[in-house]
Amino acid sequence: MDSQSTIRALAALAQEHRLAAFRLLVQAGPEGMAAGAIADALEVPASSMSFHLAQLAHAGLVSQQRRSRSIIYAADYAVMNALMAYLTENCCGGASCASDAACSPIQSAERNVA
Amino acid sequence: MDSQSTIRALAALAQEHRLAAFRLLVQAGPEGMAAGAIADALEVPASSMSFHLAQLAHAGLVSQQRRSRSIIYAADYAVMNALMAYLTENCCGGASCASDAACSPIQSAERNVA
DNA sequence: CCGATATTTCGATGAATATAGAAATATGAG
DNA sequence: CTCATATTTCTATATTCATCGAAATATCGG
Repeated sequence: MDSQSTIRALAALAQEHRLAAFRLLVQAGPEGMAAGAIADALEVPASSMSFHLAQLAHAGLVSQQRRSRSIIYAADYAVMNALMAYLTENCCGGASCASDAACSPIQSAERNVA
Repeated sequence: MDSQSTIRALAALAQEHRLAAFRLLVQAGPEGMAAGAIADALEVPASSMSFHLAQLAHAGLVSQQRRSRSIIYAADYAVMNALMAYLTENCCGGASCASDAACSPIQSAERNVA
């Protein structure tokens, strides 16, 4: 994952309706959801939702697949995991930051925000 | 972590110079770096970098601390981990998506992008 | 083919964001 | 107190983004 595609993915998620749509798809699982169902659930006009779904797809965060008259969207977890990996890459310059329990992407977020 | 703070964090990272600065701080570790050093490393004017660092700080992704004439910035890993947790929350509706090896935030990104 | 359904593309408008020089603020040294 | 250093705030401009109705495209049933 390079800088440009990372920015595209982050920008895609940094918007109210797109973040909501993505989370909805994450919860929907591999089955996915039709574009119309997503628009209905989030109470966003179809044309607006289409605009946002296109950006999520362009960023690779969701896949689209036509099924009859509907287009089914589904979350792609791999891209999001790649995102996280890119952000924490070469953490602490490779030094032993495990002592601080800071670099591990697995730990829960309990540290104080200074 | 709620929707608004998540969007703020994602938007903060979705910009070339801010993403580069954050990654630089992640690699710098707990020691952090002075604002001027970051601006020099990324070849961005000081006033522009200050604008970007303020946004990262407002999103909680970095902390700032004055040390003599310098202001030292350091990455806060907890917020980023909280970010990832929020995105994958209630994945697959809680069903057994482990069979698909899709929901785990730990796995490496090797699945095909459909 | 024709009508109904599902979704996308187009187009215009208003809002938010990035940029960088100049001026202002804060700290330390002599 | 004064000068030098480090960073931020101010200000203006150019670019990008979100919105949503209307029209266009694609698919299915009869």
